[in-house]
Amino acid sequence: MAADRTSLSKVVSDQIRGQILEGKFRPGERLVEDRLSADLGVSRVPVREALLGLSIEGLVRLEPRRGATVAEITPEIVAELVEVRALLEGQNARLAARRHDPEIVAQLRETLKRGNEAAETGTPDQLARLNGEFHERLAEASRNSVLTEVMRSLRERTSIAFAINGRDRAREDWKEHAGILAAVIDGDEELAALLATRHVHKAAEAFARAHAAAANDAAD
Amino acid sequence: MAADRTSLSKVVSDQIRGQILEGKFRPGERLVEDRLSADLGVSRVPVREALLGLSIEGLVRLEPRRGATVAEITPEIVAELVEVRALLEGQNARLAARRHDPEIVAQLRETLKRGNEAAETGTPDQLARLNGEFHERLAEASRNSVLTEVMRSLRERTSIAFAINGRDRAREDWKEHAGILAAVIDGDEELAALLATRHVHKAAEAFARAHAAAANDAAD
DNA sequence: GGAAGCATGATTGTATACAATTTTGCTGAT
DNA sequence: ATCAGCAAAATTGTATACAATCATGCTTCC
Repeated sequence: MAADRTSLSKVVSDQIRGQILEGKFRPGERLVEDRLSADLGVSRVPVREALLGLSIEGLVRLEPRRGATVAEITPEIVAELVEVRALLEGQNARLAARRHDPEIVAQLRETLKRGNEAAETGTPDQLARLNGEFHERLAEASRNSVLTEVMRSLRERTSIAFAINGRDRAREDWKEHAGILAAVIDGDEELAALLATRHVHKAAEAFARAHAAAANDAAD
Repeated sequence: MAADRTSLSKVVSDQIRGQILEGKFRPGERLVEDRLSADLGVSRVPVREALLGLSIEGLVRLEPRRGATVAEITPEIVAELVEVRALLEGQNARLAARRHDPEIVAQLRETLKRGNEAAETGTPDQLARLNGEFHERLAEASRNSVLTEVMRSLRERTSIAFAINGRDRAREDWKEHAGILAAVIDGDEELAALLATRHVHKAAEAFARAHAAAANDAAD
C-alpha cells in the first residue's frame, strides 16, 4: 500500500464534508457517530474528530451531549455570510486582477468552458463541483493562502443554502464568472472587484427569492 | 456540581489556546499529547480533540504521525493575515459606526479606560487580554456573528506574532483604539473604517520593525 | 573516526470498553 | 384522552489498551 501521508480522521472528514456539500446529508439531519462509523468502516474516534473539525468550519452543529447535526443555514446566517463573502470575493478579485498569473488564468478558462457546458447539460452535482472549482481557482489567484482558506469556508456554507438555486441561476452564474475572468485577464482591478462582489449578492438574491417561494409552497 | 453544559474537549481547548496566547507555549514548541493530558489531568482523547480544533483555527500545526506544534507565524503569514484582517476590521468598524449601539459603546469605553491604564502600568499579559477584549467587543458591535468569528480567528493568530511589540506600541494601540471608538460613537462610518484599517497596518509595521531588529540581534 | 544499519524507546493513530446523559416509549393516574 | 413519571434503549463523553510509526542512540563495519 502507498504511504499514508494523511490520517484517517482527515479522510473521514472529507467524506462527510463531501456528502454534506452534495446534499446527501440534508441540513438539520442528525449525524450519529455509530452509524457514520459503521458506514465508513472505521471506529467512532476518527468520526468524532471529523465532526469536531467540521463544526469549527461551520458545516456541522455540535451540541454537548446531544450530538451532531448538519448545520442549518438560515436566511439570517446567509445574510451574514454574504456580507463578509462579498467583501472578500471583491478584494480577492482585485488581487487576482493585479497579478493576473497566466497559468492560473489558463486553468480558470478551462473551468469556465466546462462550467458553461454543465450549465446546459450537467447534473446539479456537477454544477456544484464546477462552481466550487472556479471559485477555488479564482481564490488561489490572489496568492494569499489565508484569504483562500477563509473564502473556502464561507463559500462551503453558502453553497449549502444556494443549492436550491436552479439551472436558470446556474446560467447567470457562469455568465458572471466569464465577466469576472475577463476583468482579471485585463488587469482591471476595480471592475473585477465590483463584478465579484456583485456576483455574490446576485446569488444571494436568487437564494432569497427561491427561499421565499419554497416557504410559500410549504404554506399551501 | 453545576450542570456541565460544555464538554471536556472544549475546556482543554480553551486552556491550551490560553496558554498559547499568553506565550506560555512558544511558537514551534512541541505539544505532546501525553504531557498535556497529564498536566491537565485528563486522558489523551480530549487533548487530541482540542489540538485538532486548534489546528483548524490555525493556532496549532498538526503533522500526520509527527504530532502537534504551536503554529509559527512567519512574516509572510503575518502579511497575509494582515491583508485580510485590515479589510475586515475596516468593514466591521463601518458597521459598528452605523449601529453605534449605546450598550456596546459603554462597554468599549470601559475597556478603553482599563486599557489606557494598563498601557502604563500593566503586565504584558494584561495588555494582551485587554487588547483582545477591546477588539472582541468592537467586533460584536457589527452584529454579524460570522464576521466576529472570522475576525477573532485572524486576530488570535496575529497576536502571537505581535506579542513582541513592546510598551511603546501598546500606548499607540490605545490611542488608536480611542480614535476608532470616537468615530464609532459619532457614527462616522468612513472615518471608523479608515482608522480601524490603519490600526491593523500600524501594528503590523511595528511588528515588522521589531522582527527585523530581533533578527539583527540574533545575527550578532 | 565516521557513516550505515539496527534495536529500543517515545509518540501518535485507532479501536474497544465503560460511564454518564439524553431520548423514547410505556404505564397509570386524573 | 392527556400528561406526569419512570424504565429501557440509544447515544455521547471519556478512559484505557493496543498497533503503527517515528526518533534516538548504539553497534559495527569500512
